Amino acid sequence: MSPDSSDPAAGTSNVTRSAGTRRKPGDSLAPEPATGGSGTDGGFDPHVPDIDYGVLDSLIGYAIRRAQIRIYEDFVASLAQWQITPPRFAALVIISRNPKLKLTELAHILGIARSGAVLLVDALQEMNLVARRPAPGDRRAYSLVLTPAGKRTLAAAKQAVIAHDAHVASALTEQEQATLKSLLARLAPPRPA
Amino acid sequence: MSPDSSDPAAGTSNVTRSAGTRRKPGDSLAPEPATGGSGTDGGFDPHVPDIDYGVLDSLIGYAIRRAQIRIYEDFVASLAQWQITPPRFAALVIISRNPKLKLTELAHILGIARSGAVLLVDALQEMNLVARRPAPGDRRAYSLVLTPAGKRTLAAAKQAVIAHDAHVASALTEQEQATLKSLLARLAPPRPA
DNA sequence: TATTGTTATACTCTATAACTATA
DNA sequence: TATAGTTATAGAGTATAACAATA
Repeated sequence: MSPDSSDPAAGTSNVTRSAGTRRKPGDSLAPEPATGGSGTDGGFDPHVPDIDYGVLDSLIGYAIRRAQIRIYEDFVASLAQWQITPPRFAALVIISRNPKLKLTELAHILGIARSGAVLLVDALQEMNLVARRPAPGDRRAYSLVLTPAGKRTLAAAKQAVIAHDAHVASALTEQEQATLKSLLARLAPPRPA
Repeated sequence: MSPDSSDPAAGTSNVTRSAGTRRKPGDSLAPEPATGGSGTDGGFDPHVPDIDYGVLDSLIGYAIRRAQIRIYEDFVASLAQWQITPPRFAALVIISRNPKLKLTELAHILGIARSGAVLLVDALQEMNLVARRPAPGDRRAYSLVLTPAGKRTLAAAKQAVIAHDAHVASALTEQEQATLKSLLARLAPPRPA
């Protein structure tokens, strides 16, 4: 599930794994600031001049995809100082609002595999934002909680996210924003399977 | 760039690389149909009962993310028979509508690195949908074109995508769909940098 | 026997850096 | 010197499968 991924933040947060810090093939040479510079520079520009986008321009799915890409970029930029990505932010919020949450439940809520939740929580724990407490009544499980630092960071990040969201929607009136959310919520009804 | 990725389609399209078809650690044992089954089964359910989503529920960015996830799932399911993912579909459309397109231009349009465009075109070429023609006037470059099979497949896939998009937006009236696209287009104005 | 958390492994996607052949 | 395409490599994210401890 969770086709989210949406992670250009890749090279942004090296917190999770320390992996191999090897170098490149030639290495020990000039950094070379990337010649062409296609999609590496500023931000994703959804519309290149003189290009015919065909059906893409008439698809709601494509419009949402483009919006999501730009919003994601802005989000990551806004929270870069804390190394908090969208999934990490979502995890922090969910943990803070739902006491005694277990790892498996978190995975279910976020729509990821349990193994993925382990890595996510590992990262947040290494950042000293989350802690695993023994779950009362079940010695297999943990209760996830925010550390004091986690609470402080979440409070600050939350303000940044709210500001980010306001920026993203700044071209819309209050009512338009409400309309947008309402329309989005009515999209993609679950498949009959 | 291109935080898109959005690829739950991971295990869906093995077309790109034939990689190693190895097995698992223990292997040679019962398949075990995944015990818990968090996000592996049906579709991503954005709202788990009895869970407090806090600020997430008030963010436009989160609403878009959720919509995008569900739409992505439906898209992949709709085009699974051709093994065409969103980026592949976008590439086919762009190539078909813009003659003599070069690989670097495609990369720029899609917002990915040139190296990524190479792999993408490699995959489409292996699927016999796209071909590299010598670019007139520049022996370094190629002109990307659709093969006859590519044209046929794109025509069919396009119908499927249009149907998919209609399904996704089926709960909205024509006017609501227009409103939605209009509002989305006004989101996330480029950053001052 | 089922479930919780964990680990090992594999795979996809994407990025950076360097190389080649042209320009 | 710069550009088009390519390749090698690294890294993030996610998934599946298996395991130990506990239920």
